Amino acid sequence: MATRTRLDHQTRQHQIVEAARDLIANGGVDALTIRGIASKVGVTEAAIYRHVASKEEVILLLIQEVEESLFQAISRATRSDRHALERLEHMLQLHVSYVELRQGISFVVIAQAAQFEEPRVRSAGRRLVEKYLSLVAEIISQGIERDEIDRTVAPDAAAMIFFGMIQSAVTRWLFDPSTHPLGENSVSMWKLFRTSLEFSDEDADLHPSENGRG
Amino acid sequence: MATRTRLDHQTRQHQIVEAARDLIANGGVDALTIRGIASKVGVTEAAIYRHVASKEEVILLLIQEVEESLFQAISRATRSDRHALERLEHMLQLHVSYVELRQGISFVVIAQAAQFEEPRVRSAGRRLVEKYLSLVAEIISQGIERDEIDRTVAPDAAAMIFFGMIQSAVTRWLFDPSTHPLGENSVSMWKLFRTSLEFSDEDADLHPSENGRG
DNA sequence: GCGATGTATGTAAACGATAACTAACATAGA
DNA sequence: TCTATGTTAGTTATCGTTTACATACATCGC
Repeated sequence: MATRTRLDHQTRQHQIVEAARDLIANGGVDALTIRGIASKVGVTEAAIYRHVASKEEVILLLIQEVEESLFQAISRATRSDRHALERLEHMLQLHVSYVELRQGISFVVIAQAAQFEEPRVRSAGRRLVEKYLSLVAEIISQGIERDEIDRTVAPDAAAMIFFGMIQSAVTRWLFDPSTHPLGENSVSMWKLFRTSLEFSDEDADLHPSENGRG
Repeated sequence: MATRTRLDHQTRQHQIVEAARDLIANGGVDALTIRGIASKVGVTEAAIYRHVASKEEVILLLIQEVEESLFQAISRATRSDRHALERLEHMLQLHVSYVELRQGISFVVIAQAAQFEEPRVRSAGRRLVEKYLSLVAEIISQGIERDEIDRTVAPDAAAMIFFGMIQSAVTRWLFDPSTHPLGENSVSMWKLFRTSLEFSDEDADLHPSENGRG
């Protein structure tokens, strides 16, 4: 192979995970095979096992990669100091862009893991979902403290609805991306959902300075 | 085999579909095999093919069975003549009970189908999801006509959020049924979501007889 | 500078398990 | 006798994984 420079373990492993992502995105979980990975990376199957212990490890690495890149993608929204509702809206938009960019693997992987037999994969998936829900719930709690969100809102329930909006948008989008654009659907859902987070007018006297913060 | 009375085609086919449902519920989609079905039904694999052309047909029959039983289960809520919000609440509750009774297969099957390669399975899944969304959107539209739901609500977006609430509740419940009971989570989400469907007080003068119907 | 050596990385070729499915044949009941 | 329904025993394909062997490269004693 001529003058190929040596690749270190980590680089190869990264290629493997990326190939795994590609396979799932194009053919579903069934398409994730060691053979397929080897073919995409350009080596034999046995070579894959030099960098990865088993197929299970590939899946675990993939979930980890999804977790890191997803939270990286939405971090711009979460660490902002703006109004809680703006943060959520921005987060939703970034999340949706991420899913589009990554061809839907973000939650597809997780949904599959939910009913996977291997306990490690299962708990990795659960951890990711719980971490995501906690992040959303935390933003909502902060919004309540700052009088930006109605204090009768239950943060956990709101976080689950937020999560569900993404799930339903992605589900439909996976069936037919052209007729169910992720962006449009998520925007219209958000427009509706945010009304349940905003103050209702009955409470108007309880938070006279809603827009007078900062 | 002694004095077993003859079973007709349809009965055997029904047993096969039921076995398929059982297998998926207990071990995920990977656990759905002809061998497994044969073992559960109590015949050899070859016998299965007397009643079913292929594994694909089993999946199609299963989706059809899910569709029929699900809509049957929620029909009590949909055909009622009560307030739209009550119908939706009842529907959510019936749907959740159905999922619990059937061990989560209702939407798991569909989510998997979303990324399945076989086009027939795929479109069967899509049809089911679209039918469900239409039903919810229709209830909401009727609610708007009857001045039971705020007329600024977009029925399609609301239906998708409704669908998403179930998806997120089921996802979490599949990970850990004991810590994330379907019923409680769906109730708290509904309590929040319904506030976005109800009239906000700014519109109070536009619908003076909200509770004076019938 | 140079050869020996060890380690990282690759290959070819298989292994055993399991999958969907089929062909040839048996039998019971209308 | 015909048809529906079953069985036994395969076929073919693919899976994850392993074994035995090859080779490039960095390092180290000299």
